[in-house]
Parts: sequence; C-alpha cells; structure tokens
Amino acid sequence: MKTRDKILLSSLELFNERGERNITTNHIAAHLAISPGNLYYHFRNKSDIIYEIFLEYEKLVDFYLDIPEDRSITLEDLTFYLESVFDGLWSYRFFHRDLEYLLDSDRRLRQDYREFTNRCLVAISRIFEKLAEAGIIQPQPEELRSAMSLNVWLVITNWMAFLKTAHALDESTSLTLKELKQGIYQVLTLEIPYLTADYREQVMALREKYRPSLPESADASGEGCRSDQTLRNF
Amino acid sequence: MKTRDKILLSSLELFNERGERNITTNHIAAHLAISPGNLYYHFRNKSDIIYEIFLEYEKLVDFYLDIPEDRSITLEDLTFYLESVFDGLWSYRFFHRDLEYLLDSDRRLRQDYREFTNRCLVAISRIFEKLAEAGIIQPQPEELRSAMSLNVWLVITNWMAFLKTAHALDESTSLTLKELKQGIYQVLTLEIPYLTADYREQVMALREKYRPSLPESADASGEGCRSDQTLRNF
DNA sequence: CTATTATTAGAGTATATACTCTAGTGAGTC
DNA sequence: GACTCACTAGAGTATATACTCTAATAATAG
Repeated sequence: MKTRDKILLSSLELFNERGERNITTNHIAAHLAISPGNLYYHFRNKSDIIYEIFLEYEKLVDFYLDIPEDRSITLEDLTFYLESVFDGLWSYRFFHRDLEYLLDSDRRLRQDYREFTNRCLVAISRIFEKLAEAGIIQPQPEELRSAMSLNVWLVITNWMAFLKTAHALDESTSLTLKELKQGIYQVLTLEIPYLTADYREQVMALREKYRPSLPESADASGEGCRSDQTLRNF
Repeated sequence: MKTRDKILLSSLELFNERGERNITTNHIAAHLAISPGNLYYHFRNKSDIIYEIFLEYEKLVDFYLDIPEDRSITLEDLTFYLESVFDGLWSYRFFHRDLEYLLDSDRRLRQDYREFTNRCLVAISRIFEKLAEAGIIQPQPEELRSAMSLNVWLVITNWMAFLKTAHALDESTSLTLKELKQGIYQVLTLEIPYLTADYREQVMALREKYRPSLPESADASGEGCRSDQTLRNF
C-alpha cells in the first residue's frame, strides 16, 4: 500500500480512536513509523488529510443514499439505508465530533459539507415520499416532510455524541457499532405515528430489534444507584 | 466586580464567540488586561474555569425546567420551557460545541453532565406527561414517551450545530438568538402527530411563529444558485 | 549507465500553550 | 510601624505543535 494511503488510513484510525484534536501530524507519522517530513511530502497540512478523509466519507454515504427512481421502496430498503448510514457514521465517527472546528478551519470542507448535508436531507425526504408511495407511511405535505427529514438528520448526527456523553465511560470503555445502531430505534420512533395500519406491526417489530439493551447501560457499571430512570432504557 | 467573576464572564464570552479550542488562558488574561499569573491565582487551570461555567449553565437550566407538580400545565408553560432552554443554549453555546473533548478532559464534568442530561430527559418526559394530562397531546405509554423525550433532547442539542454548519458563513456572519429559536419549530414538529383535536390549531399556530424565515437562508448571501431545495426552507 | 523524479529520513524551527515562580502592592489590623 | 493577607504583575519554562529544510535513497525512463 502506498504511503499516502497508509497516512489516510492511520489518520482515520487515530482520529476515530482518540479524536482529531488529540492527534497531531507527529503522532500520525510516529504511528506509521515514518518521518514527519515524509508525511508532509504527501500532504500539505493536517487539514488536507482531513479533507481527503471527508471526501471518502461523502462518497460512501452518497453511494448508499442513492434512492432508486425506477422502482418502489421496501422495508428492506429502509433497513439498508439506516444500517448503512450508521455504518458510515461509525467508520468516520471522528468527523462529527469536531465538526464545527473542522469547518471553521477549511473553507472547502465547509462548502462541501454544506452541500453534503443538503443532499442527505433531500435523500431522507425522498425516502419519506417513497415510503408513502409504497403505503408504508401516510403521505405528508412537503412542508412537514422536510421538517421531519431535518429531525431525522438531527437525531442521526447527534446520536453518537449522546451515547458518548451519556456513558459514564472513561477512555477505557469504548463505544461499539452495535450500540451506535440503537440510534435506528430512535429514528424509527420518529416514524411511528405516520405508519399505515398495514405496516405498523412490521415496522414496530423492526424497531424492536434495535431497542437499546440493558446490559450496556452506563449505570450498570457499578457506579452506584443514581436516579437514572430515563437512561435506564439504554 | 471581582477579578474571579470577570474571568468567568470573559471566558464565557470568548468561548462563545470563538470556541473553547481557540481560546487560551493567555487570551483570557489579555482580554481582561490582567496577567496570566493573576488568572492562575484564581483558577488552578482552564478546566476549572470551564467547570464553573458549566455549573452556572446547569443551575440556569435546572431552574427553568422545574416542572410544577401542584398544578396542570398550559401551552404558555410549554412555550416558556422551550424559550428558556434555547436561551440557555444560546448563553452557553460554546459548551455543546466541544462537549466530547470537555468531558474527556474532566471527570467531574463528565459525571455532572451525565446527571444533568438525565434530569433534562426526565423533565422533558414529565412535560409530555403533563401535556397529556392537560389534554394537549394524547397520552403515550412510558416506553414511547421516553424515546420521544430523547428525540426532543437530540433535536434541541444538535440544532445549533446544524445551523452553524448549514450556514455558508465565514467567521464574519454569526448566528443570532432568533435563528437559534427556530429550533422550537423543529421540536414542535415532533409533537404534531400527538396533538389532540382541541389544541391542534393552537399548537400549529405557535409553531408557525418559529418557522424559519427565508431571508437568513445560507443561500441568499449571493453565493450563487445551488441545488439547495431542502435548505430553502430555512 | 545516466538523468530525472518520487520518496523518505531526520534534524530543526518558530510559535503557541498551559502553567509556574518570584516579587511585589495596597488595604486593613493590631 | 510591623504584620497579614488577598490579590496582581510579569518574566519565565517545559512541552507540544504544525510545519520546513536539506540531504539522501529508491525507482524509473531514456
């Protein structure tokens, strides 16, 4: 594998594990056992590394959120979209953590991310539309649909931050992809009231599969019995 | 005003304006025209400053989210809660921006924030319960109510980040409290399907008040006409 | 083989950052 | 006047950070 690609891979790995803020270019070079000079031969600066990683992320999500226009949509499609989005979120999880800072440091990134968000919102809205066409949810006026899409986006992009902060974890206890995917439960919660009678049971059963399980509860770690009634559900 | 309080005030101001990550203790001291030594006389380190600011934030929100148990709840109460929470979010807006890093750097803060989140979730859930008691929304089973509360929390705490990233703003164009409060529109969107016939119109009218207005659109800044169909609503 | 280009090492640098240390100052107290 | 004590200045420090520079080595083309 080319050094350039190794740098991207290691950077992503380190960023995901310890946060972009805590990883310097020197760390990345050391982790690869190459010199800083070498790293800077391949990338002009740290921002450039991050930008290229973003482009990969963008490509991945765009690929998964390509809504077919020649056929109607099924519950399996919905599951696929949700699973894929959370997979992407997981693989590039460092990104949303320091998003604001990253966008402030790189104009290209800000612009691209803005357009990326927009495409995602359009895709989510289109999924709602097609779910209605397929008789899975009730059709909604455009205005409501786009507000709902935005809520879905907000829930998805904030779910991981919530998990990390709700956990009583030190650096030791780390998040798992499985826990992350419990965000799907939250997303499906948003759709409940709009389900048609025909599909209600099926979707509720699907949702149930993602229900957060007790064992991972932050409180089950023996920290004592605080009044975590609400978090108990997680 | 005591130097100690001035430090807290200036820190909050600078953090909010430029982000915690971009503000050093030296910046804070310089802004106050005091020496770094002086600052460190009053606070052991940067984390301590942040922790004390958090305690203020916590106190503020706890104060506003004190749900009365001796009477039923009105739409005015709901409006008050929403307005207050977004006011708080605005006044301490630096906090959620770098939340994960801050919690990683200070165990006390992590623990306290966890409990704070939990109290907020309980309060939101309680509000839903009392809205149902007041006949404003339909009553929901505990399980659904807590999942909904969490979604409300996710929308509220992520709304600002969304605005900042959706804006095509450079550092120049900054966010306003008014724009932030359009998050209330998103929160009320979550409640729409559960509204009772009696209150439906009233709540929809309330929601309408917070509808994002075109003029602030990121795209209206003359950047050209991109395919921002979805963001158009904002 | 030679010349060019791509790649790499490794020492080095300017600046920043969080924080420390010493030496006070000024207001009050006895 | 001597003493205390909260408070402050300002120089200084150890370390980190992002990045540069020079020189050397491998790869490749003619």
